Formats: sequence, C-alpha cells, structure tokens
Amino acid sequence: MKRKITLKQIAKELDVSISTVSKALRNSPEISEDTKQKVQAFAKLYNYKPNNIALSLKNRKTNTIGIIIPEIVHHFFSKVIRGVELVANQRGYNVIIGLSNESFSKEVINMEMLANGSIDGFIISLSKETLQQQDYHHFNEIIGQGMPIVMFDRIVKDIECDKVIVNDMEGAKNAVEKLIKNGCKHIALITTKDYVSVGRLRTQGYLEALKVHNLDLKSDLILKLDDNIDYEVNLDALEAEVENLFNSNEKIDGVFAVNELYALSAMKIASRMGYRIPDDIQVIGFTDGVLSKHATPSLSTVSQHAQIMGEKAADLLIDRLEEKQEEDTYVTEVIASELVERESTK
Amino acid sequence: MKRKITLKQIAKELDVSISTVSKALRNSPEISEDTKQKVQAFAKLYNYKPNNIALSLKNRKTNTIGIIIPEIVHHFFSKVIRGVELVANQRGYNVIIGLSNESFSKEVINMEMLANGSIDGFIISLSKETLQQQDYHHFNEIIGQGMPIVMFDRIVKDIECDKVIVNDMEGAKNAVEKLIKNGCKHIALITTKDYVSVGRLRTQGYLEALKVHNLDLKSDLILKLDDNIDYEVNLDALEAEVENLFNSNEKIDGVFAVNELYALSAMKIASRMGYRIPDDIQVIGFTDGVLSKHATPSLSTVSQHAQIMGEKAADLLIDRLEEKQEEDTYVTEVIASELVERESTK
DNA sequence: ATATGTCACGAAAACGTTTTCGTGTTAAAA
DNA sequence: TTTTAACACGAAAACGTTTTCGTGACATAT
Repeated sequence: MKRKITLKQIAKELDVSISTVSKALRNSPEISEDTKQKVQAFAKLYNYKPNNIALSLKNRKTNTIGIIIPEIVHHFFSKVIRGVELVANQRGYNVIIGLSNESFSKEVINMEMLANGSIDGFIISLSKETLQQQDYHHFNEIIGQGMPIVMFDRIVKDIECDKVIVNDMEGAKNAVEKLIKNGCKHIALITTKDYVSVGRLRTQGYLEALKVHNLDLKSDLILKLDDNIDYEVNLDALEAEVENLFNSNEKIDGVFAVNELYALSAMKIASRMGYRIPDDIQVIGFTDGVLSKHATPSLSTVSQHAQIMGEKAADLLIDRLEEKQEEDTYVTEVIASELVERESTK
Repeated sequence: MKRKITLKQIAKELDVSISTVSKALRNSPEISEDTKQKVQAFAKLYNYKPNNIALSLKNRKTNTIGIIIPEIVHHFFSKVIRGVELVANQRGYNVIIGLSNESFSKEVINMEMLANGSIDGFIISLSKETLQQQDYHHFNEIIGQGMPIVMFDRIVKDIECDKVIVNDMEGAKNAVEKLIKNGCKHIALITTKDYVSVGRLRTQGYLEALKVHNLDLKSDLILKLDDNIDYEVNLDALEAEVENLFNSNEKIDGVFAVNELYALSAMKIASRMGYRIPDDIQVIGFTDGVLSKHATPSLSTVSQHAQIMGEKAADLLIDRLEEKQEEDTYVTEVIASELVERESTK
C-alpha cells in the first residue's frame, strides 16, 4: 500500500536537498563520493525509479507513440503492431493504441484525446469512412501543432508526412502475370469499390497485367464488392456473389482476389461447383493472413510483410522525433511485396 | 510549428492570472460572466485543450491502463485487446500495450517500464516462461505499491488480484461429452504439457468426461505436445506427431484438441489418411480463432468469448481504480465457454 | 461612521523531476 | 595574511495544471 518513493522523501530521510539527491543518482561530479554512495544505496534499497509522468512534463517528451488502426482483430494490423512495438521497445518508447473501428468520428476523437500531450507522434492507417469522406482536417491540425505522423498502408497522398506502403500495384500485377504464365486465359478479379486506395491500386495492377499480355478485358470477369458489408459475418452473401461470377463466365481459369477472404471464397465455391484447384482454376490472394497457409488447398498469396511495415513506420517516426530526419522533407517508403506460392497455383 | 497553447499564454494575452483562466474555463462561479466569456472565446479560438501529462501529474492519475500479453498476432489475444479498448475508451481511459513475447524477462521489463507512473493499472496474461519458472515477484511488487492488476486466461491462483478466466475444464468436458453423445467410443486428446494452466484444465475436462461415461482411458489416445516448439512455423513436425497418434490407435473415432491448430492438423491428417470427417472421425477444437470457421470442413470449437473477457477485465480494473470495488476482496470472474457446432461433428 | 458581507480576482502551493546559478567552506597560491 | 580556486551543496525555476486561501473594492446593514 506504500506509494512509490520520491526524491523529496529520500531527501528528507537523508537530510539533504532534493537537488543533491537528483544529482547523486545521476552520478553528477558535483556531489562527493560519500554522499553519492549514501544516496544511491538508499535509493536502491527502496527501489527508487523516477516518475515517468514528471519526466514527461519536464522534458516535454513522453517517449510514447500512438498507433491508430481501423481494427485489431485482423492478421495484417496485428502484425503491424507487433513490428511497431518491437522497434519502439528497442528504442525506449511505449506504444498506445487507438481503434477507429473504421469510423471517422472515432478516429478523430481518438487522435484528439492522444494529441493533448499523451504521445510524441502518430502511426496511423486510415479508416474506410475517412477515406470515403475525404475529410483530413484532423491530420493537418495535428501536424500543424508540430506533432509528426507516419501513415501506413491506407494513406492519402495530399498529406505532408512520412508514409509506408506496399507496392500494391506491382504486387498485383506480378500475381496476375504469374497466372498468365501458368496458362490462364480468363482471369477473374474480385475486388472492392474504388475508394479504398489499396483496392484501387491492386485493381490497376490487374488491368495492367492484362494489357501487357494482350488479354481481353471483359466486364464479366470483374466482381466489385461493397466492403462496407462485413462479409466475415455475412459469408453467405459473399459466396452468392462469387457463385454469380463463376456462373456468368464459364471460361474462368484463374482468379485474383484483393484479399484473403475473397480468395478463399473463390476456392470454396469453385470446388463446390466441381472445378479442381489448381488444375481447372488457379487462385491468388493478397494478404498476410493466416487462412492462406492452412486452407486446403493452401492459397498462394501476395505477402505484404506487415511486420516490416510496422518496424519501418516506427523507425521513421522515432527518427523524426529525434531529429535524425531533415525537417520538411518527407519520405515514402515502399515495402516490396512477395508472391508466396502454395497449392492453389501450378 | 506553433506549440499547443497553455493557460499561461492565455493569461498573459488577456492580462489576467492563470488561476482566473483555469477557473473561467471550468465555469467556476467565482469568475464574472464577462471574464468567463472573454476567456472561453479566446480559448476556443486557439483550440485550447488541457495538457494530459500535467493533469496526470497533478491528479496522480493517468487514466491509462497497461495490457501485457504474450503475443499479439493471435486471434484470441487481439480480441481480448479489442474488448479492453472498447470499455476503456467508453470509460475515458487509454490503453498502452506491452508484448512479452512469451519471455519472462520481457514481461518483467515491460511491466517495470510502465509501473513508474505511466499507467494506473495492469491487465495481463502470463507468458509461458513465467508460468514455467513460477517466478511471480514482479506481480507482488507492483501490487505492493498499490497498483491493481487484473489477470486473464493464463493466471496463477496464488496472486491476490482480480481474475477473468473461461471455464476451461467444463468447456472441455462438454465438448468431449458431445463427442460421446454423438457415438464416439475412442476419443483422442491432443494437448500441451501441463505447465500451461489452461492446457492442464482442458486435459482434466477430457479425463472427467471419460470417467463420467465409463470410457477407458488409454495412454495411446493422448498426445502431449511441447508447445515451446512453434508449430506454426514448424507445421511438418506437428503433423508427424498427429500422424503417429492415428497410427498407434486405429480405432480413434473422435478427437478433442486444446487449440485450433492441433484440431486443424488432426482434420488434415485424418483426411489424408482416408478418414471422412465427420463420418469416420469427429473433431472439436478449443479456441476463438478464425481458422475454424473457414476450414473445410469447418471445425466445431469451444469458443472462449475473448472479447467479453477483455471487456470484463477492463471493467474490473476500472471499477477498482475508481474504488467501486471493496478493498482486499478480489473476484474471479468465470466466462462461460460455448460449444459452436460446425461441420466437423455430426 | 463602523461593521459585515459579497464579489472578482490573484498568489501560491502542489504533483515529481532536472538544471542553472548562487554561496559558504576549505585548501592552495600570492 | 590575503586572494583565488575548487569543492559540495542548496535554492529556485521550470514543465502545465488545479485548488485553497487571502484580499481589495464596493455595497449594504447597523
């Protein structure tokens, strides 16, 4: 029940001044060896540790970074957090999390709550709602106050800050080219509506690949899903859409999906309809998920290296906090994606 | 680049004292309407918000809780965090995370780092190493300093604090009884070594169910795995063990596994060996994972209600911080598990 | 005219640090 | 003996708040 001991108490107990105690503990040459020993021994005995809050106030530095993400029960985001925590810890920082739950207002409230002195900087991936509404005033305000932000994955170009992204377009293109090289002629795309930046970029990669290899772009090969619907709880709806896709074009022999769930559904429906994977239809997803590895057949995917993204974001932020980074020049770090080949491709 | 504005600056600008500004903003009756309006207008214009760190220091209260978990890339733990964050946010608290990575020393260091004033209390699930070494001095020290701790899932009985657990034994027993009711006579158990408390309890539940229904307990039905090996990266080793199990007893017609991965491997190996699921072999896992739902066939599991555990833990902690909870009497909240039936059982 | 009371505000302490600067004591140099 | 320098320490400010208490100005009651 005894509170943590403070400098003041040590000073009183040893009958010296607070400043002397402080200096003795930091081994200042101003203090005599005798006094140092006495103070240090006493401090050790009572397990003295400086109060972080007092230090933060004094130094105007919390050594804490805030990470705002749309969702935490998600393999990609939790891996990013792991990366952030790893680097932050190594470099002496704590990590405080805020979940926007894909909501604009929760994102704003969360950030405002943390911006009032609780943290030194933000790492953030935007909520869908924010991307839809294109209202970015909260970022500009916070940056205007001198607090650095690093955006990752779901970013927006116009904002002046460091960014960490994966080469979505190229990754998608490579994946589709892999399908083409493996002999697919009629490659379907399962994607999201365009406002989510990563979905749009992956779609572009798909189109690019078709173009380069002179394949026809047919509208009945493309399925654009409204990802405001949570297909994780509404799996039947998703599967119905996918079944529609296969029915409307019987020649489909390859599928590229912009996330894991879509890809998995494609495999499931295809199997159910009697196609063999990968013999009749090959499938590639885009993700860092856990499903791909354990699905039967296991799913080939484009890995985003989520943990590395997190590590990089943390390094960028801390570099800037410690001014190892020039003012006013912002970098965009591109993490190379990687095609992980498993059983769903030949 | 302009820093956030402070009371002092407002006071100077409006030529009143700091105390007057503070009181005006908090609508104190001590201050005249005129002055209040002037101050409030000015504060609004410059978007004044009190500095959290200064408040924390003054109030000796950070309104932040720390959560220490072994691993974040894990469906169960991320769901718990979601629950914690949800409640914490609603009740005006922030959440700071620390990952022990299943290591004793990282757990200790992380907690010590946060205990020096950064947070008001802990929510924690113990690392495997801590459970193995049975060294709990850091908890007792922190509790001794008057900082409350709430343990969840991986707990240890001897420590005086609030706890949130799932009824592991009963959940396991129900699952096995379900298999028995479905006609299984030779039910295998895939579990971990005994030092992880939850593994031990689930094993007990299995034994209990067999006993109640007068089924023989044969040692060749039980596979105890060393979960220091990370089978997630070492999948082949796991599958070899499971294959061994099936080979050593050909009558196996049911499997109960203490986690998702073990259960999935059982299904996979069983299928590969020509058994049909659920016709020849029925399988039940224990988890809140994402694999169960999307596996083919989908896996029946005992759900732990991870998010509810997180919510409950946060409520317990905050109640205690706000002294709605009596001193010195600690509660252990048991969340009821639930058997989710899917395709892997009849 | 004196006593009493209300009003509106400011000074200062407190939370726990670090750091700058000032100062009394002692020893060495002139 | 006087001056100078090194030594060892303390006082106080600062970080940004909130809150207790004191006080001067004025109005009202005696």
